[in-house]
Amino acid sequence: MTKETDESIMVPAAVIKRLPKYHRYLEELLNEGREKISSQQLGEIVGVSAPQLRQDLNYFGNFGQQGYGYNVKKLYNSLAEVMGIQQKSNMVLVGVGNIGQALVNSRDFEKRGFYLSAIFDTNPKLIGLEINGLVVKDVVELKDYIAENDINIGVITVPASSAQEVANQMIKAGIKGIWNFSPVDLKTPPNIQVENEHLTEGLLRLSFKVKEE
Amino acid sequence: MTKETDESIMVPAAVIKRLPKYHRYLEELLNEGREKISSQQLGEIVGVSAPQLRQDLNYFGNFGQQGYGYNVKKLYNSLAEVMGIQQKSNMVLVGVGNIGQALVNSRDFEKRGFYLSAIFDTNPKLIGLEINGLVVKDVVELKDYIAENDINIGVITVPASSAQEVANQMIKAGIKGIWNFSPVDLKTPPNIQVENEHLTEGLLRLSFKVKEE
DNA sequence: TAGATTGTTAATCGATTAACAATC
DNA sequence: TAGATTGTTAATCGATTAACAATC
Repeated sequence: MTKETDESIMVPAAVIKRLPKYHRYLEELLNEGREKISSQQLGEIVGVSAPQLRQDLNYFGNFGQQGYGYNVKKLYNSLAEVMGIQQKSNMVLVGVGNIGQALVNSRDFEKRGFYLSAIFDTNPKLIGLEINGLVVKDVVELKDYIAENDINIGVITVPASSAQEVANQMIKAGIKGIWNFSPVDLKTPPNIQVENEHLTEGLLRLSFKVKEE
Repeated sequence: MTKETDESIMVPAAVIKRLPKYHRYLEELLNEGREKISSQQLGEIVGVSAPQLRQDLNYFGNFGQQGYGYNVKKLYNSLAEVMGIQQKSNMVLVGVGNIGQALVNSRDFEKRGFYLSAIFDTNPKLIGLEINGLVVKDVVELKDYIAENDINIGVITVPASSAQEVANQMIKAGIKGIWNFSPVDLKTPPNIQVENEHLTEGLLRLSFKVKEE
């Protein structure tokens, strides 16, 4: 038994955090028609050191070529695959309040392959309403909908008080990941992935930094 | 000349990131009527180790008492002061689109002392419109408004293509911090603080983690 | 006073950077 | 081939954890 018990070496959280940024800048470069780039150059653009960039990339494969650098298109596609952008994934959203509606209306993520399949709320005044092509469903239908429609990501945009309950239902119905906008740290089993958007925390950090100056 | 050139030791970014979370959980404890808590107990609730919590807090002062622990109310207030929540601060928001409107409507941050003073857009259809008590102003008035109204934080919720330009204007007018929702890394002088809410990056990280499972 | 728990120094761990051999 | 730049190992740096003396 070698030490290769796991399929792959665990990727540090710090590396995962940087991946979307690499992807975003590569997209820009691609749109500018750039063909090749060195770790030195890309690092400067993104704001990381060249060795760090190479280290990060090499967690996922050898995307470069000695003496040449990286092919922008190839690297962009490789990162997209690493992040699971290639295969489209379906999401549900619960909580059609301010942020919920903003997400439903913008649907910025659809061009990245994340489709909003259905939206839910408990408010009778909202249920039945159509927002940007989606009819608000009653949250009592949530579990069945997830189970029957190949949904793997749930978006939570409800008030803090009901976020955990919504998460529980999503998990029971078989969701794999939760994109959480409620100012709550959800309790979830280890096989469920959670990404928090705690907006107010961002503002408090900003305030601290401004004050510190 | 001692090594105490700086007023205080630089606080690591990792510590700053955790502060709002401490604050949030202390608020909960306060609401539950909790009077005292040990670093051990608070650490468990927040999800950090007890020594780490003590280390973090001691960047800002000695808030505890040996043999006793921390007084919840006192610690809560101390952290609020550290983060600059005590003195109220005024903000402007530019970009009354989906997320912009959501922020204007919710104004969750007002109970933390962050007041939205004015909102701006370039769209003639939006200018003059009233949203949750605030009339949308023309962005040409932005600079003068900031300069004349003791504004120290600017919120950017415009499309990526105009984010840098808006930031430039804010900075010229004397803003201290930028809360940026545009998927762009703003170029700013070192005395300007920036906090990014790159929502799509969060979704991509989530996708990666789901795929990795 | 004895027990508890902080504040703080020292040890460990992990992540970043430097260096360079491999190789296109 | 010579020059360039990757992939990767080793060195450094910073952040977390352990340990314990200080003290309430």
